[in-house]
Amino acid sequence: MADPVTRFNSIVKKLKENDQRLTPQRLAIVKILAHSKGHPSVEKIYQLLHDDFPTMSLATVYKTVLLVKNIGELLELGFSDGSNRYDGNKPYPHPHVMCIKCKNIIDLGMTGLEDIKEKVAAKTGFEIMTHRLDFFGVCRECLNKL
Amino acid sequence: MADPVTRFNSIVKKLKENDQRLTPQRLAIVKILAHSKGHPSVEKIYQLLHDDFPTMSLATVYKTVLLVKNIGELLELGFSDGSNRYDGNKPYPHPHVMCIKCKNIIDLGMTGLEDIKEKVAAKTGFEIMTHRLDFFGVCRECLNKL
DNA sequence: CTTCATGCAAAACATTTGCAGCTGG
DNA sequence: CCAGCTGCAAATGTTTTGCATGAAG
Repeated sequence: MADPVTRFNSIVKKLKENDQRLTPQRLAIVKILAHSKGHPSVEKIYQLLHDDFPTMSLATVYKTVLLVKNIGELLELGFSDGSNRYDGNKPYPHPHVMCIKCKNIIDLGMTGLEDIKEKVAAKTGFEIMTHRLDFFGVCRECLNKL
Repeated sequence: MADPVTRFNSIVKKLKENDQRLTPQRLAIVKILAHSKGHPSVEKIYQLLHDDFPTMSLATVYKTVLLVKNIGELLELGFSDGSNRYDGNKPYPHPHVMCIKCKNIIDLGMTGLEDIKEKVAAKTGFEIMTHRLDFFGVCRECLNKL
């Protein structure tokens, strides 16, 4: 896991470079994205900030998340049920494992997919831009609760 | 690619075993799912059937797709933009390549992920149920149009 | 015949948009 | 200051649900 403080600074820097305003709301959202503990959803970010920003709207979270995604500092993980989860700590493609019970998502330290990417490109004629590898199962904690 | 006729028969058989009625609408939807050319969306299936079933509703397609998914004969592919695409031809996890321009999805003949699954389970303590591997890029046809 | 599927419309849900007022730089 | 962000509410797009009618078995 990258250092959340370093990641926070990187994202803030990128926002400045793109002439974006650093509002308290944005900084608070970026702080959560930089950490991305458990890979939060928009709703989760909204809940986490509700104490500090009681009047903040969901729309602001949506807009900020979209902004950070568009400057390339946020990885979006969409799932079949329509839910989206975010990773601003490691905003590049990397494998994940999701618990289908508690919905927690953890990173996997794995490499080797870059090689496969070349093979896929050669085989299909595609120009490959990005990829996604996820595993789904039940985590140890949830297994113990059964 | 599995033979669409064989797949159609397999899905129909499974529906019978689950005491589901074989209505003309269901059979027509299952026929498309069994082929899954380009990995259709619900909307696409609806459009394809509109000539033969002018009064069929989207709700029926949604319900049938859910039904076939729940009996384990359909692979659902959800994406970050909220769209869902389906594969009833090979209803088990397998890698895909999607063109981000024309949205076409093709299968990749690739194995070896089962081994990785074991490693992930050992490393994380998860009981892994399923997985997903997708590549995103631009296909040869769309590259030529640029 | 009886039960369940269909098709319509309404509801539910997540996300986006429009805009008046506020605020960061 | 004032461009552009916020927060509210309304709009949007997709998927689900309720229910009367109709068809499968």
